[in-house]
Amino acid sequence: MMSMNSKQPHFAMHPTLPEHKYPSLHSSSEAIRRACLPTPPLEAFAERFKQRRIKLGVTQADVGSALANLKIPGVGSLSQSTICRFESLTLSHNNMIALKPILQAWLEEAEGAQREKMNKPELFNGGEKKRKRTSIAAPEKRSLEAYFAVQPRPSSEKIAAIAEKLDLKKNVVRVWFCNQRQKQKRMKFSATY
DNA sequence: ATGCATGAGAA
DNA sequence: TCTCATGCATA
Repeated sequence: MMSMNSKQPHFAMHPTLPEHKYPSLHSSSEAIRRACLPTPPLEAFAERFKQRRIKLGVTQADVGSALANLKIPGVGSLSQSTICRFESLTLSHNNMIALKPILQAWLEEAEGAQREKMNKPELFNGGEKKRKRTSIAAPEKRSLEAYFAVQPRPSSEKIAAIAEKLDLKKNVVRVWFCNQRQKQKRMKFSATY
């Protein structure tokens, strides 16, 4: 049939970077690169992946667990979170590059097996050990964001001071800053504003 | 879909 | 200690 999906300007540039170790003195070139990057075919793949996945009637969680059946050395199952983030491009560029071939392999495998397969639901139980998630209130979050704006990498002492002012555990504050930095490195931001 | 968290590995 | 890939819990 014909494809009615043609909305890709596609500048054919290779998205591959020499996989820099990791910058101990990194500049803000990452932000600049992100802002200038044309449109690597990665975005198109992620979108098509999602469409085809849905067409197969498979959930993000299903994909994650199904990866283990591919028996690819060094590749086990992944969570719903990760599949979701891949589809929405909210992973780091390198992470996207690494996951793409794996998900592509699964997709082709699943589309091929679809015509002769059925489902094999696996329900598991055992239930215990519920981890609890800290919830930082809005006012505190706003303060943290303000601190982050002026100093994304506060010293241990500074973190302790912030923690005390906001009445939060030091570790909670430390992790918050780590996660905040990580978010800045995603391919796409939530951009909810 | 996303917030907070963990753990392995680098520096 | 930090980064980075990843996930449980939850909105």
